[in-house]
Amino acid sequence: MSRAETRQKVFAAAIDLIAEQGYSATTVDAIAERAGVAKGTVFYNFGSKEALFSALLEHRIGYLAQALRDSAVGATALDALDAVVLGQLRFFEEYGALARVLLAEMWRTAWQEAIVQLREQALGVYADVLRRAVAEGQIREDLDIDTAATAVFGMVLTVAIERQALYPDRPVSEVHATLADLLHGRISR
Amino acid sequence: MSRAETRQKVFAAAIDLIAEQGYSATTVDAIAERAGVAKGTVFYNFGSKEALFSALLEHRIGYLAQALRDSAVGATALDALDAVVLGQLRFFEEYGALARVLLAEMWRTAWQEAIVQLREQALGVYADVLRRAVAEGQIREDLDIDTAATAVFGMVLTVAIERQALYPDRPVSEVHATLADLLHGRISR
DNA sequence: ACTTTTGTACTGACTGGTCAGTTCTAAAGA
DNA sequence: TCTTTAGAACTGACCAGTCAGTACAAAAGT
Repeated sequence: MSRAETRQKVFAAAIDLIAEQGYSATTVDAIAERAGVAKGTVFYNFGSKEALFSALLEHRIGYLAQALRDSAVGATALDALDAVVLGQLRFFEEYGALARVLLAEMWRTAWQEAIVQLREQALGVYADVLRRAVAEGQIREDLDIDTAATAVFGMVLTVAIERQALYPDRPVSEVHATLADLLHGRISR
Repeated sequence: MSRAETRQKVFAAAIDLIAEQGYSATTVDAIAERAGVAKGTVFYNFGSKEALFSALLEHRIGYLAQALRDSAVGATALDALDAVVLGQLRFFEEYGALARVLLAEMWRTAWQEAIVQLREQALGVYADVLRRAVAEGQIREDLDIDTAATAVFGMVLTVAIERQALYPDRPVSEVHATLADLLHGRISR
């Protein structure tokens, strides 16, 4: 088995367990067991529990950012905004455990590097789309773009987790429609 | 010192430490030390670390729900919605540690009772306001009210934490204005 | 062909420390 | 008197990290 395969197996086991129990409640023994690997292998590959989690976060955040970038297309900037929201919902439908880990650990000072990466790369996609909307004249110039980007990201993250936890059978498209309505002010009509 | 006072001191110490480090990384010894209380006192008052945290969550969620209910006033339902958002921002300005704990532990199955309470009481205020808006004809009848309530709550929660962590000097009113713009669709104009 | 060496990936028992929870005595308050 | 708190010593389970050793393959030496 190649080193890369081992690392992927450990990542998969770790993200599931940490999503369920949180970082410090999750033991390296449990991660190793779920990954089908000896405990020593985890330390051989990552050096420490903390380094394992850092590497895991950075890897998955890179994935998320890529998925959002790939979604950010549309005739108008507001179409692109909808598309990014849908892309985020779809991503977390597949990687639901990451959503819970992000929510729980996103503001912990321990993982600063990963958080910076999240803000620059993932939130950056929202900020770019909002800036494009300003350039196209679809959005007021004085909107606080960083706050708005965080707001939309947090909104989608929360709803994605709620859907996964409470209504796993509801189609993503329905949830997306509700969020699009909220964002476009189509509620008040 | 009365028992109630002791409990409040322990609550205050616990919420701060748990917000910083997470539940399982926080030791009872540390809580007792920060509270200026003997370790035995914590167990005398709460019985266990878990019971302490349950009581803490329920107490604070009750507070939050009360604050939201008190805010939910306005000539129109949409005014009331804005007011609740502002109320939530203000509450988390004062109880910022709770915001981070809620975000981190909200979807953990371990604290089901508290989570049910949060959904019924706090999210319920948003749902009520949205239902009132439907009754007043300000909102489309087919909007998914539960999802929308969760979305707004999660949005405000995320932004409140970001503000506290990154821009503590920014006035709440500015953040509120941005969120109100988003919710009323005043972005596209 | 054959042995020996080198490097890489992995193993799992073991260690040293940590922490929730207990148990005691003594004291302070109401 | 009855309740509450302080403080300290203790237990036993649990856990991150270590380390000596295994397995195996690909050079390197002869």
